[in-house]
Amino acid sequence: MPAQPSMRDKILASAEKRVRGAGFAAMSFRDIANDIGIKSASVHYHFPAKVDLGEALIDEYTKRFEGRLAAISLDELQPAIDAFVALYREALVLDESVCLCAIMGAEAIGLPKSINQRTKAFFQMNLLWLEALFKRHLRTPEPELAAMVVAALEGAIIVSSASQERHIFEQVVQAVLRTIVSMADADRRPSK
Amino acid sequence: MPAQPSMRDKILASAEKRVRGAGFAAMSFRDIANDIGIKSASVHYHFPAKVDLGEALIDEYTKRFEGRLAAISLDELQPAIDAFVALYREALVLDESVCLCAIMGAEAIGLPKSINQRTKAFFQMNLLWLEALFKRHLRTPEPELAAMVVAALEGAIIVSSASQERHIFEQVVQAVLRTIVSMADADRRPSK
DNA sequence: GTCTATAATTTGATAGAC
DNA sequence: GTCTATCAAATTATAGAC
Repeated sequence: MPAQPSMRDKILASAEKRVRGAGFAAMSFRDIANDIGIKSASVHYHFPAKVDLGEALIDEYTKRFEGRLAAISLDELQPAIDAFVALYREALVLDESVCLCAIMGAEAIGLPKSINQRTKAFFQMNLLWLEALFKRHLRTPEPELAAMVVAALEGAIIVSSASQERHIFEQVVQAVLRTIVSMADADRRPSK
Repeated sequence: MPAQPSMRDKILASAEKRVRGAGFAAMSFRDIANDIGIKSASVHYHFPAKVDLGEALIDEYTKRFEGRLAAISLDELQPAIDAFVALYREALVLDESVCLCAIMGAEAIGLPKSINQRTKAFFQMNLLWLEALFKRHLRTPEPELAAMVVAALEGAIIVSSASQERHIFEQVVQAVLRTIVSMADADRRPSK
């Protein structure tokens, strides 16, 4: 997003905040228009239908997340995992809301297929990134571990946000980190 | 729920299904009325405002879950965890939707405080049950492990449901079970 | 308890002026 | 691109008959 955000960017920013706070169904064109000081008809100029806005929302969110993941070096396990966790923490703490795709995923049955495909792609991207990392550093890089990390972090954001208890998120992070470390240790000292 | 479900029960059943599929915001009195063959005004007789329905929904859901938890024996670790996991699997597979409190938690910012308090209480109940179980069977029963199990299962339901890939849920379960088992093993053989 | 009827508001979306 | 104006539909909720 440039220094002078375009109207399209402003719309997306407002929409993202509202969806991540209350869900896609609860977000309205008028709310967004009010947020940024235009009329709802102008929002329709940029995104003809609500589904168009939803698709663009996930596309931008995924692209942004992808860029952050690509910036993390896979050379060392511990710093890479820390950086990954930090992305999720940021969603909870900085943005004070849940992951866009977690809430879109929870609402999935009520949403169009084009939205669901993109939501799925976001999770897939996260899983593949973790699997690549584990493949590089663990002797037995099971996909189960990657799935657990993503699920635990997504769930932790929701439970923590709903309970307004940030320490729950940090507890989950601690448990996840320990699990990964113990896997790495088991590799280093194959006791069996 | 008795053999002859009351109209109140029918309303709650329809509402639960719709909320767990598309979210609280997307659920309407008319949809529920159509589901069970009455008029929306009659739904208002049982639940004057939407927030009343939402509160009753979580109350019943939590009570039902509490009953299921109470029926699980804490005497042995492995069967107890399996039964706990089965409750979550049931939400995904049998009901084909996410946990009521996961989606209510994700929508939290847009929902009234009375709803959020109840959502929080549901998670708290789950955490306390797990902590009691671990306290009984592990030498070092950290609350972090309980938090991770709840977060991982809640997250697994969402990712799995959104991706329409049930195996993701089972992968997460496998990883969670292994983590718990390895904790128990570490207790039995304190290598350090 | 359930209905009809309806009020009051919100919402997604479009037409057309500027 | 943004506006005014407007539409059609949906939504929460209430009043009152039966």
